[in-house]
Amino acid sequence: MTYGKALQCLSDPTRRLVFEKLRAGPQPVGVLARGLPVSRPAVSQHLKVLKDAGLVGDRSEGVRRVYYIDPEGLGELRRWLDQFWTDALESFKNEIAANHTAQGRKKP
Amino acid sequence: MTYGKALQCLSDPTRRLVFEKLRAGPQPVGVLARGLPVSRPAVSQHLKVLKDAGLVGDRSEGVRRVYYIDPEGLGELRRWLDQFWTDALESFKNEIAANHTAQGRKKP
DNA sequence: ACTTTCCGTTAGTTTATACTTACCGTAAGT
DNA sequence: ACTTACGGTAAGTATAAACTAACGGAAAGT
Repeated sequence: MTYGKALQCLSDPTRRLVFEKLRAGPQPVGVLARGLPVSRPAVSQHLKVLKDAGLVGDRSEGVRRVYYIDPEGLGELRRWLDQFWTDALESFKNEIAANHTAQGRKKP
Repeated sequence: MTYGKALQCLSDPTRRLVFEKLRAGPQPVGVLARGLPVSRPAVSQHLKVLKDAGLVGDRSEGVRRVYYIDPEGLGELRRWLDQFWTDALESFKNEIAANHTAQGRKKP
């Protein structure tokens, strides 16, 4: 049920900006905050939420703390979405079929 | 940029419940609301948001309105996540390597 | 025509959360 | 030891959004 936290986590636009910035590779907080429309403490809070959702990990490197994307949470989200995907396609086929027969049975 | 709306949409637990209920196939609002911990108007509002995000579609069937999963929005979300997935894996490999060298250079 | 059923919409309230400012701890340089 | 850079935490505020209750409107049966 971790995908719930991951989804809620990625629902925030600013948090997505931080997360997408990490695609370029591991980066310290200051670099991540640079260029974002919010303050550095805000970025720290976002990173805490991201870490709590299993989407990022962190490593201490001297005086600075480097964050990186954790494939764990992302994988769980992907699996959930994939399972959803197949069911959705099948459901959609049934929908098309039902629509057909429904149109046919309408006011005979 | 529609995946943003889809993510924000799926961040709500109740909305996910409604959405997951649709995996069983197209269903009218009353059936969807049955068993959920919220009122029927709440479900209607959730369905509106889901539809606005391109995650569901609806069809009028007599006096009732049948909702179904729309693969459109789900596909866009999946593509975004997939693109993310590949980048994240590569970034993670770099992270491992960086961690190795960092550990090696630590306080020689 | 009247009633019933099903559903969307509005108004209003309450709760959650994203943000800033200020403060404190920690690691490295001088 | 002192200073500086970096970053997490606390307190407080403001905005968003999820929910209920009440209303309105359309389709089908009697």
